[in-house]
Amino acid sequence: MCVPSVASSVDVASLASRLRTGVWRLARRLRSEADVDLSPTLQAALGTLDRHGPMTPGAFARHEQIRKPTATRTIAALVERGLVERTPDPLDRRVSWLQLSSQGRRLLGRVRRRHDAFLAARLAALRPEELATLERAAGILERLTEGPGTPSEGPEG
Amino acid sequence: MCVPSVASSVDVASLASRLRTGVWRLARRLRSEADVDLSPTLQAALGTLDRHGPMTPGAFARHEQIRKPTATRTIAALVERGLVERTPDPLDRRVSWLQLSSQGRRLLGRVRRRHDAFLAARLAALRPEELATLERAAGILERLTEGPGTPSEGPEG
DNA sequence: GGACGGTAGTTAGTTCTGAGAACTATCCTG
DNA sequence: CAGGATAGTTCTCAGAACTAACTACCGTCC
Repeated sequence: MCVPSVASSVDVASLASRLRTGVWRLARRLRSEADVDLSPTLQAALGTLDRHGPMTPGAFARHEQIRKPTATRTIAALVERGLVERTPDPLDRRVSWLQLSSQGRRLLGRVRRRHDAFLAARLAALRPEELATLERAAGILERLTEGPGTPSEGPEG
Repeated sequence: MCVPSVASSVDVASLASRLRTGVWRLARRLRSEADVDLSPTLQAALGTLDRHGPMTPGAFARHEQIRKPTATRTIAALVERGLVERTPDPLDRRVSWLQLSSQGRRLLGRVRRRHDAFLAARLAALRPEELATLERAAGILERLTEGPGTPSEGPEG
């Protein structure tokens, strides 16, 4: 692999714009495809709550790597639609526990089927290994912004 | 590896979400590091106009895969800041041609240098293999989004 | 048991980016 | 010239992210 000594900073910059362009387009695309009356963000949130079990708003924020106010809003939207239920914690009354309602589970199932159709129709080229690459890339990106001088709330995580 | 079958698509939504927030945060970080008062979208637009030469608003919209109203606003913001100049087309008075002003070029240059500096520092901490992952991810995203069917308004071009 | 510092969440307000509908101006065609 | 297509613009709305400032609560310590 003849280490590309990071020096090639020009490539680096264009890499950043390529990623930005690609990611942005994908996000827009998914949004326009998502007619399930649930935005991609909410779909993702639903998926997170489904996969990673009941969690508190704070845990949710950390998991999604968003700030607490954003988590509040997202959760509120889901609860408002009856897709997520919150149960107060009997021991710590500051927190509550979030989990999918049965309605949320049903909708999530529908979304998944729909999305699979979308993938089949348009993105058939996305092989599991490519998905894995994207996953890894997401992780790397997240680490990339964490470094010194993270502008906010860093120490909490 | 050996990823379980069609990683069900909400994963794709979640993945897209993670990528989006990751890229967005990186972009904002770059913005603050570069000490340039230009949103990520505007920076990208500037780059597009620089790389792909003078173009009309419509061409710009198609290139960025955004709708015309969004293009209008983006362009207006750049023109307002004196970073882009518009020249009327002498033959077709509906259209105009957009290109960077010298000020825009200077600013873009500065932005690029600072981004390079920041990214070089950050990416130096990555292993070559991780860099390669990012490269590959960018490629996958490009393939994914440039292909079939701009979601709507497609037939126009 | 009451003051206190820290943690969890929420509210308020701002910014950025996108979309659709309806409109104007212009071009082209018959 | 009438009628339709094309290019852009304006207006209005929505989603999602952020920060700052707040409330409510916990645990501790005197």
